[in-house]
Amino acid sequence: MSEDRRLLVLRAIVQDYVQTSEPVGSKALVDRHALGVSAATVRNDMAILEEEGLIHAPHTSSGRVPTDAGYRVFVDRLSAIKPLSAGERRAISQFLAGAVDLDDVVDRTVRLLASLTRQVAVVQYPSLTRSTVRHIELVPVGGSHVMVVLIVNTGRVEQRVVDTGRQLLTPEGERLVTAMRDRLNDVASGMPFAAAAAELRRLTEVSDESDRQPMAAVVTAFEEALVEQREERVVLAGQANLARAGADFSRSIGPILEALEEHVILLRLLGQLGDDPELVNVRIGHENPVSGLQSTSLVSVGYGSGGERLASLGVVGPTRMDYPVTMATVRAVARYVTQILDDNRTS
Amino acid sequence: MSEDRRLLVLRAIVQDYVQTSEPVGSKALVDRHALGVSAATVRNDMAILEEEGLIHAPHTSSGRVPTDAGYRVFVDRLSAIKPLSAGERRAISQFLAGAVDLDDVVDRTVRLLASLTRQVAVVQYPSLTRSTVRHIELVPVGGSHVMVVLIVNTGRVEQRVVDTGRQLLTPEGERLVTAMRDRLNDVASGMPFAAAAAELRRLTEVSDESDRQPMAAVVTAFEEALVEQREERVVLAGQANLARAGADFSRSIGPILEALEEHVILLRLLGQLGDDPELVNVRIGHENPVSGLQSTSLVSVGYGSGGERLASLGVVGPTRMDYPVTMATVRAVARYVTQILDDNRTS
DNA sequence: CTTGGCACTCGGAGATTGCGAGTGCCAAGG
DNA sequence: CCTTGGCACTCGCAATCTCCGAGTGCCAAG
Repeated sequence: MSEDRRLLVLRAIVQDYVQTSEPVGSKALVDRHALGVSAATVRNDMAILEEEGLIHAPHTSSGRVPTDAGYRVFVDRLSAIKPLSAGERRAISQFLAGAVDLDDVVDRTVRLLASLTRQVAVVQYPSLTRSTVRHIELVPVGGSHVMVVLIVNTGRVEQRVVDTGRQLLTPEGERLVTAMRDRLNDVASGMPFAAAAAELRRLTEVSDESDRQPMAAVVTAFEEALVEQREERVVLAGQANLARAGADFSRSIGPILEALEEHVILLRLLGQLGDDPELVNVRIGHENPVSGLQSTSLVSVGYGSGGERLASLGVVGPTRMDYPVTMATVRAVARYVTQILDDNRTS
Repeated sequence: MSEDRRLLVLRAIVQDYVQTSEPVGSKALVDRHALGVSAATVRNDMAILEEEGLIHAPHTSSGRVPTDAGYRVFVDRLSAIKPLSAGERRAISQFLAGAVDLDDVVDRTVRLLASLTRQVAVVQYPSLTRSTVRHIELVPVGGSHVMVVLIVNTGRVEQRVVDTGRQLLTPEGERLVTAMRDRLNDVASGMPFAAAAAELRRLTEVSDESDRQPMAAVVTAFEEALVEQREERVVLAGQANLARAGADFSRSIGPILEALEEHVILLRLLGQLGDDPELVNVRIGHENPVSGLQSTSLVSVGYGSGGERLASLGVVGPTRMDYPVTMATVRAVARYVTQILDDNRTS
């Protein structure tokens, strides 16, 4: 059946092009792959593939290169995620296991991902929205200010200084702080973050008249931490890999670096995931809404402690990338990170 | 006097080359600068400057380009740091004032520096070593583990989980935690970090037999935070600016990006400052020990709350940069950051 | 539908040329 | 002794040209 063979030809083209980074011609194809047909036949197939928009000839008389649509078909129908070797898995797990806290986990993850895939790695911090409150601490600083420290089940710590409008260095002030701390923790400990915020807000409204104002200030800080853009942070590594693969990018790498510095936009991209949290997401070339990244592909997947998807991680690389291997690596790293966060949660 | 004019010629060459990025010839020089002598005279001077190794002709018959040594003379003897306009100062101060916590201060600083100088900005986190302890908090998590949260006078917060080897969820355990917390804070609050570590270590040795082990675990965490490499963190921004100035780098920008990803090495560089904390440090081209950065210059300066130098910040750019403006910008940003940290300290 | 054959197309590498900015040197003038 | 105009010379660079061959599209035969 002709359709089947055409797809085999497409797969061969993708594989060869990924490996050699040069347009692949009919002759080279039949040499390197046992297709069982002649070069002329392959040429006919390639003509049809080109009509379908899956491949493209850079110049009138040169080999073919996959289009974004061609890669899409390859990823969806012509390849399987290639499992990692036991050694690779062990290396990942050991490297991540050495982390001392959340910052370190994220830092190690992004570096690991960059060096394994030789591409730009992107890791989003676990979101507060889906996390739960482990503990709230109040530390008086200066006369009437207090530092609110939020400790989250993922190991993340947020802090913020607020003015309570009350003198806190007196014995009475200390009692106030202690009372607030106890009340906050009684209410919020173990609660999902968003629910805790709502609950605490209600609490301020039924407070004694005297305590209402300091309490409201603290709760406001709490809410701010929830909505603030800093909540959504992203860390990159491996930008140097862009330079190594420089020839792959039509333009220079400048616009790509610029796009990667727009963390807000990156986060929006990472947030647009499919429904299945386990599924690896691939966005190829022009499928990408960000103009600077339309010569790149983004391979991403959600990760998160305890079955809930807290955030995403992935890599950005040339559309001409080894998708099966990259997808496998990204997925494996996400799984191990999830595992580490689970361990931390119970420790 | 001949020597004087030669230096004027050098200065003119540097200025023109920085502006046009093309080798500058004798004719162009006398046109653009009122040197009061003819092109031939300038040519004689240039020949001497070349003998002295301060300028260099890329090709037998082309204009001259400053060497690293030439830039060095320019920076040391031929230029003054150009003060920023009031508007620029106001912009810096307003942008930094919006920061909500230390992470945000650092993040804003590095982005600001990158966009002001259009170069790669580098900001080191304030070191723990020179900071003082504001508060130590212990939060029980899980059966026998406790999270040690260190709050530092710069606003920085470090956390770490340790196993106390004691069941803490009992009333007795809670008393133990409370007692330890009080004792830790009594001793360490307000102390410089290193001194506090030593003091606490001694404290564990005179503890009751029963409390010694949990206390030692906590103090160990404290000490670890002090020595750990994570203590020394550095944040970058503006890598895209490298691509914009791409033509300035002999090689591609790949090696530079790679060098910048070696945070440990960057930190060592930033650490090698002159004695005067107020002085802007410039390391030009090959003066730089890191091979990947020998086509760049590093302009750095220390910053720090309350007169003590806590850390450094700076920019990395092509040796062909506008030193007076860059130096002014780096210094101004460092001053405002210092100011912000001072404000935080007292708030 | 497949295959070998064949004329044709272009991109890219390499060689060639001409131009002009810029130099070094020299001899004359302050 | 320094400065200056003049002048021959040097190369890098860009533009032009040529040539080569991989690869194509199409056709007619199997």
